[in-house]
Amino acid sequence: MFKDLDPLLHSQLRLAIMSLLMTLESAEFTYLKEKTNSTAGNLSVQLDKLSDAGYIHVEKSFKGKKPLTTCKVTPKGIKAFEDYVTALKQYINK
Amino acid sequence: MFKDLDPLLHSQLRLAIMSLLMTLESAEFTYLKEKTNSTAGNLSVQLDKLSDAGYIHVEKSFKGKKPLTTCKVTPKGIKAFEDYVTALKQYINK
DNA sequence: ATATTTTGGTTTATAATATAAACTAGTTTA
DNA sequence: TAAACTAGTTTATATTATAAACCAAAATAT
Repeated sequence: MFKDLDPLLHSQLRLAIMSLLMTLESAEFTYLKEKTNSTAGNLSVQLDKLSDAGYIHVEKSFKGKKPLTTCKVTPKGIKAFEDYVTALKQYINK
Repeated sequence: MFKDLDPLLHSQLRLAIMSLLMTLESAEFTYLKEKTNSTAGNLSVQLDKLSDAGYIHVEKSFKGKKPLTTCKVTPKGIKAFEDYVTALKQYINK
């Protein structure tokens, strides 16, 4: 009846992150922090989880002298997001 | 940017319960248990939470000699569900 | 009749999760 | 050169989801 909702995506902050990344070529840590209204700590943890799952790719470099963390959704992440949306629609489309 | 998702509804089991109740006049405990594939314990706890929030009304009676728990969504619950769906669409409609 | 299992739940213990607070390392500004 | 800011990470805490353990009554089997 109801398909399971991927617990990795069924989390407000991780969903917001993925939602943003689905529409962008890539996004910086500070951009995601601002757009999702999250604390740096929370964002850092959730990015790690998405990265560990292989849903996003995180690259650490430098912009001038400052650290720069850049995130990009992976094909696996895109598939997971799409599947999640499909599953979710069973719950909300009545 | 992203509206908050009502944490009471952003839970797989509670969302499934509400989803069912949105389309039914009312539903029995055993029916919800079967349709949501949940354990009785988990279902009982989540129904209490929805009830405490005023999202559903729970009535305990008897069917013959057996206990019967009947659930119904309230106007407040309908509103909350609709608001949740609206908010959620910001995350998934791209 | 009386154990035994089943039904319809509730209560409680545990494990997982989300989140912010505390921290780090380097950089800019006063 | 001290203070404050940037860009994060690590860790502690509080919340949450979930199943296990439990309960009372009813149905079934012996």
